Amino acid sequence: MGEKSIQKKKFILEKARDVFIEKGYKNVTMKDIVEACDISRGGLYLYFESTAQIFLEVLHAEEAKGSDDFMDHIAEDATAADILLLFLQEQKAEIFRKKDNLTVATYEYYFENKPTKKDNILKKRFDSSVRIIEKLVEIGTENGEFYCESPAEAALNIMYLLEGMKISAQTIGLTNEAMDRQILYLLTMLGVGEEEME
Amino acid sequence: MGEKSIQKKKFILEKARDVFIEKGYKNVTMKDIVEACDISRGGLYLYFESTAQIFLEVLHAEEAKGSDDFMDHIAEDATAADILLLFLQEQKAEIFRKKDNLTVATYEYYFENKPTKKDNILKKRFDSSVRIIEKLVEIGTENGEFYCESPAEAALNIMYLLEGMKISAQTIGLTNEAMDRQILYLLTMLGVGEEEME
Amino acid sequence: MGEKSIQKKKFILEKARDVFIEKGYKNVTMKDIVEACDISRGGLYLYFESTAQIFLEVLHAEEAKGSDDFMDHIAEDATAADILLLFLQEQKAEIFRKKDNLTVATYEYYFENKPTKKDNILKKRFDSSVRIIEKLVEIGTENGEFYCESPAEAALNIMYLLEGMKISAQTIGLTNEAMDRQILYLLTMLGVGEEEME
Amino acid sequence: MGEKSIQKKKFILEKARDVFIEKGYKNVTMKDIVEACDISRGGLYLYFESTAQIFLEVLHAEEAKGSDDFMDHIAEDATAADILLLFLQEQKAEIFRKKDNLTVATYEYYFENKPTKKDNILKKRFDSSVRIIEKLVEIGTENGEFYCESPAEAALNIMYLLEGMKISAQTIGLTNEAMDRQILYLLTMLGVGEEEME
DNA sequence: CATGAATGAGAGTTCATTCAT
DNA sequence: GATGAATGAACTCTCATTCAT
Repeated sequence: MGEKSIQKKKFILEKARDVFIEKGYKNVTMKDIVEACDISRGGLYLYFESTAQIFLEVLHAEEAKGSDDFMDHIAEDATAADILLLFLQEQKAEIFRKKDNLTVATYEYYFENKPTKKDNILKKRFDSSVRIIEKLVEIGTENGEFYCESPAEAALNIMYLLEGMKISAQTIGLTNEAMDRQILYLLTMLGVGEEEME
Repeated sequence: MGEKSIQKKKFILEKARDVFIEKGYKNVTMKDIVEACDISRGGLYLYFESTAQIFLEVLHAEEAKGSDDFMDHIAEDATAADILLLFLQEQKAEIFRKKDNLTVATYEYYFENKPTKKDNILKKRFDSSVRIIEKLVEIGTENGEFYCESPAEAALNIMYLLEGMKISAQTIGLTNEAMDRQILYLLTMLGVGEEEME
Repeated sequence: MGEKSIQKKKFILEKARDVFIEKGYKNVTMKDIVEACDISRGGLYLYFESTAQIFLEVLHAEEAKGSDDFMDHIAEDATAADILLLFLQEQKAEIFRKKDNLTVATYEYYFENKPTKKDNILKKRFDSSVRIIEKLVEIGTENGEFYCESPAEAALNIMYLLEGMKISAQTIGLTNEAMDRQILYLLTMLGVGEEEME
Repeated sequence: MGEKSIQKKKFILEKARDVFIEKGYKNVTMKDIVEACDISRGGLYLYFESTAQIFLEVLHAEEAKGSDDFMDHIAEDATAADILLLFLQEQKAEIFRKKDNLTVATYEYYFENKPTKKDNILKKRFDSSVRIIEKLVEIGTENGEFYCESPAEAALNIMYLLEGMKISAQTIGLTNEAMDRQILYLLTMLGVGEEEME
């Protein structure tokens, strides 16, 4: 596959991404993508053979894009609490982002494709976040910012909580304030005094 | 609609429930249900006009069934912690139940139907659970079983956590042990001493 | 068939008539009629076996109703021109009647059922009108009201003209004024001086 | 849409035309047309989305075909009466044409689609004919061939008469002779002496 | 590589008609 | 007589997928 082909594939993936954001996963047909890309029906099949494959590649691209390695963007003098708060704010932003949200499509995809752990991007992303948080809590506990006896469980707890709010936002609704309160509650549980927040 | 019709409708809803459990929501066609019920194509339309309607009624029936009013089944001398644990165990059982699980179908349904709060069974169920937990935490705090400064937030926290584990079970996987550890963590956060559990 | 049955049949025909007026002939289903009558599906089949049969009987009933023998309602001292004008006004009223118009249904019915002349109510009605007009023109010509060399052709001419306006009203549109002018033109052709009209 | 597509569309319209002639408008299904064209079910939808659209295009094509501009085919030395007679003969031919008659389908179509005047081909055709006849009668009156005080009304009269005979041919029946007599009557009314005809 | 016409399977839906009660 | 549940044929419409150009 030449350079041109690679460009074309990228182009299709970008357009397809928009479609998945708009319609979720199951509602998307090859026709939808063909139309979004303004290419021929047969043309699409030269690059992809199903919406499943396209979606998976969209997800991979997303992954690559997203890994601007969170850890690297932290200020030198940031405390563990600062970083954790930053992480939570970022998650919140993602949850409330309207026009750039693959959440529904992703869930729909994994509802019918529960691949082995290795291929499961969702799981990889989840686990990676858990590790980051765990590390943060450990560090924070060591230097007295937090109080936590089990950083591993705390990290998982935070991630499941975030997952819960993410899915709630898509089904039963979630307000900005409700999420803020949960973030506050969570930090309080870690022993962060209110005077230390703002 | 006579008594017989009502029976038939119930029968269809039961069969349809099985189909939704097996295939989720979006994958189910009127034909699937017709075949599961072993009735004629036109026959189904005498009772329901779409899979959406059928699913909603399945959900309502589920609701009615489920409301064996949890509160009533509590032992006289049960402590708040006992009851909370009971509730969490029940949620765990539901999450790990293989052959009786409408979770995926329900999420799929609400992904494309985000009705007003009134119609949203998912939200009703969620809110009702929040209220129960909140009450438990309040009582437990009053009599010294728990330590909690904000029962309302704690209740929401528990419910979002459960939601997070529920969706995780369907996407990235969730082990029995992982859930147990989260339950333990949660109780610990409420200040329940380990000696008091087992 | 007992008295009660006859009443029921009449009832059905009345309701069915409304349906045909509203929807034409081809668009009407047995279901429509069943619903309009608020009887059971099977019940309708006890009396009629198809919409075609029902429509035909509606048409027969119409015929019976309509034959209040036009000729009898004429004033003693009415001139031929008076009577002809009366007839034309009546035809006009029928054409412009909105809520009581079986025209479309009737045409639709005869488009797919071109029965022998004997059964053709439309033809019977047409021929009967032709005879009446012919007689009128003859009488009018004899007593000098009209000038007409061929009353038979004139009568047919008038009837075809009316048919043309009737169908036009249902397809390309026909205004009240346009019809008035045609009536005027027609009388003029019969040599009725304008001073004699108003 | 390429040249080939245009050809295919034309082909479908031709076949569909035959179907409409044979079965009228309301009785025709997409399946009928698919079978007449010997194409696939889905194939037809590439070109048309409903029988209504197909019929309308058939009618438009008919219109285009029919506009061999009647006016142009008139002999140099033809009198107004000659031309009018020619027109009437042509109408008669159309009415009695068995195997090439869209009359019924057209009426059925306009029974359920009464679009604005602009889209109403039937009305356009009617009005255009009225104008032609009016002109003819005017000219004929000027040069003494006809006697007519109101060419506009006379033209309308002729057209409504033709409409009446057209619909009668499809419902109550119309003989060749009956139509001939009406044509004769009509010319007589315009003051054309019998010696001047045939 | 790329096109887009063509196919045919299959989902949704409606109705005339029957038949056990 | 009367009911209305049940059937199955028929129709509309959409898509994934192929293939000649």
